[in-house]
Amino acid sequence: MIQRPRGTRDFGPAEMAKRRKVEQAMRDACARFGFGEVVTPTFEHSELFTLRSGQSIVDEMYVFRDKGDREMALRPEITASVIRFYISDMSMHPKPLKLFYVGNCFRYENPQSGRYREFFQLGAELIGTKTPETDAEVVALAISCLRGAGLEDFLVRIGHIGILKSLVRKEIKDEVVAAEALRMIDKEDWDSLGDMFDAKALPRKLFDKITSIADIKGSVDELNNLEDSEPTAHLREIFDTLRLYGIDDCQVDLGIVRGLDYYTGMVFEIDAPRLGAEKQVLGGGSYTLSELFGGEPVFSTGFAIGIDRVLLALEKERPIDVRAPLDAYVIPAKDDMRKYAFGIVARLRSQGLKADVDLMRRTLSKNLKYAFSAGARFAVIVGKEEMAKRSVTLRDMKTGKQEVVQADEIGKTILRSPDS
RNA sequence: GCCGGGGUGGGGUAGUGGCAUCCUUGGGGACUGUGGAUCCCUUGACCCGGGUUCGAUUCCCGGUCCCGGCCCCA
Repeated sequence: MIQRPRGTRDFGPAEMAKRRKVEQAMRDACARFGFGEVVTPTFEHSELFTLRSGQSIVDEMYVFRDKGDREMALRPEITASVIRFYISDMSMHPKPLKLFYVGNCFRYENPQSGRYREFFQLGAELIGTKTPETDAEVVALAISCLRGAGLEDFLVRIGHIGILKSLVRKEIKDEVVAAEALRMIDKEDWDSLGDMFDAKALPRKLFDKITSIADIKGSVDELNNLEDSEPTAHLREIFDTLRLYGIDDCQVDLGIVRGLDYYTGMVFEIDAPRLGAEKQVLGGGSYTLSELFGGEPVFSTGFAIGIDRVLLALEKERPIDVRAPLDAYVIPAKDDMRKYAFGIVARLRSQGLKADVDLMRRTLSKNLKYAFSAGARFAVIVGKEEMAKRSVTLRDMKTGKQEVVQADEIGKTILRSPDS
């Protein structure tokens, strides 16, 4: 037997009902914020991703040569594709440009809880502006997606890369050393940074300042411990705008430094504390396209949500309930009622109900059992006596209550019942 | 890449160096139209490869996959 590849999953109908429900809630949030959906290819020239994220990521990508000897990669993320799409076809669109996407991504990693080799992301990019209210808008959308999905327990942390970046560039004149220092900060490798400070005889005071800034976490008032600068003012404005949106439980976290050569300003992460080691469900920030592909600077802010982790976090809070897979299951009581049953099920379907009918010529008893296990809300029993009066017996599978209704009224009766 | 714990029918399990247990699910039948029952029949499993052995599902080694963690996380 051929096994499913490591780190991939099959999703059955019950699971997909939950996934689609959650995904749809997040799409709705994007639409409410005026974002339009885009779809980009599942594979791209691998260069697209190495340009954005560096050569080192090749190890963790699914890279292959196609029959034309082009080096391709299954997308490890979708932002790069959206940027490519924007530059090639949408750069003349009115700004701001609001785009979102949903899709599968691939990374060659070791699977564990909330980490798969094929996983699903929903993300949004707001292109063409860099105001604090732009960043706030994106954070607000991120929160709306999670709230819309039903998630309650999560923590939003917002930082600003410019604070550490400008400090290092200002205080360390040697550009090579400064870049090296930033790389270590990016990895949060404080030991190596300290060693380098010793080796290069850089001031200990600066090292302490860097680590203390990276340590700033908590309410927005923590910013008062820093000297005012453009980045701190920007951060404050983001928090102010979020408050106007009714969002006041975000934290400042200047320790968010990952992706330093990519992000340029505000960065943010959202964790679901109930998850284990892999508790980050969302990450994002602002960046400039020009630094990736050259050309005119275009400012953007975006984020990506790990849909799989949102699902996991949701189910740790409470079961995800979905609509019954079937509204009605039509059962002929006897064989000579079968033909009549098809007319009934066809009418129910044309009324937009999820309706099914016995295809296995089973007995009434076995059909009732099937209707129950198939999750039907109602059994529509078609019998001789009812048929004579152009009616059916409608059985509520939850309560067991039955009533005789006119054939024309079945759909209406079901739609009137609770849970419709 | 590394570490730990696991793989017995579709799901859940028992167990053993020699016939693989039970429950559930699936399919069929009986039962004159409510039996979502009951009874009967039936499909279906020891992850893969090598070793030890007369004989391995069981013991040993390797692999693979799953679960969790480290590293990493664009």
